Amino acid sequence: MRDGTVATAADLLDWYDRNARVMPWRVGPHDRRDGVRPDPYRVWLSEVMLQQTTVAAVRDYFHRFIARWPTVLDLAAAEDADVMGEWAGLGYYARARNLLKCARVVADQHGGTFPDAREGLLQLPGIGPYTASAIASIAFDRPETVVDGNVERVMARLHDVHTPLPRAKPELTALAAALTPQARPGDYAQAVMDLGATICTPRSPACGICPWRDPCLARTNGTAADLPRKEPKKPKPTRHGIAYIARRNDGAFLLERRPDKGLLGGMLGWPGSDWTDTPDPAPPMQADWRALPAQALHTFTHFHLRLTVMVADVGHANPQTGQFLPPATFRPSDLPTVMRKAFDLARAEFDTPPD
DNA sequence: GACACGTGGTG
DNA sequence: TCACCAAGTGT
Repeated sequence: MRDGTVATAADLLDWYDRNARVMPWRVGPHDRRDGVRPDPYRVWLSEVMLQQTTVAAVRDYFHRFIARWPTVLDLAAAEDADVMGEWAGLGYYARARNLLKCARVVADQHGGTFPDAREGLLQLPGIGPYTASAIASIAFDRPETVVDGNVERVMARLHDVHTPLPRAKPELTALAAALTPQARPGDYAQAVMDLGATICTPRSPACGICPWRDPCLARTNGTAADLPRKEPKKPKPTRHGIAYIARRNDGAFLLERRPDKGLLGGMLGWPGSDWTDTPDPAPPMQADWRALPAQALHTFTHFHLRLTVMVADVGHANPQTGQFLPPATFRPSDLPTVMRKAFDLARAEFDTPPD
């Protein structure tokens, strides 16, 4: 018998059994009951992709990675450029660099098998407190507590915590840990995150159909929509830059590999200036550069960028930086989004013959 | 603890 | 429109 005024894992699991979302990396509660366990490689890959990223954005990337690299050993043997290109557009590119590092550590030091507990997982590149707990619970059914943005929100509301994040994190973690069950921890971890993603949403939470509506203090107090509180964010400055897109007469484009550290690290991009208040021009070669009438506008995590795009048709020449990639080698989809925006503007220009 | 680090969807 | 938001990690 249950007391409706106390939130229990059992009530949430009952809801999850009826409402679990179908996702390509997930083993649903019914198959799990039949002893089916998810592939740790797929759990790891999906969890890394899902860091700060929506399910909708991840789905196609996940399928492409699994089709191209079905096992962690396949991924460990991949070329860096291929993995970075396949990740292009998903953002937070350090994840892709660490993904490869992690796959190679698992292949070289763990015999191709992921550690099956939180502490071992935490040692791996790109696996932090959240992801270690997620893999340990979902893939290995260990009773670890997952605390992501969903769980923070659910706990803040359930217990009506008004302390702003990130200061409230330890308290919310403790509250989440107190609810984590010994039975079905993998399903529970997914259930509490599903609840946050579908019912206990950031705006307009659907409290009326929530399995924890009765014990929820924020619902009682009418504060659900205002929680969790967060410290105010800094305003984003606007920076400016210049990108140079050179097309050779054989159709090859001049591109460069960005350094591993820093913004868009390890990704392909157009040569260009720094992105600053007032950038210095830095053309990669002498040519008849012409500026496009429109700029590429893009917003990163901490600044807005207005990118002036210069284009030129060039003959065979040695550029000061980067290398010409012929059409058979260059996929525009290998570019991070800001570089693809610049390319889209340039394509319209190249397709319009001069007067 | 603070900051760097992408992108697309949303109200 | 634009600020906010998303299954965070590394330094």
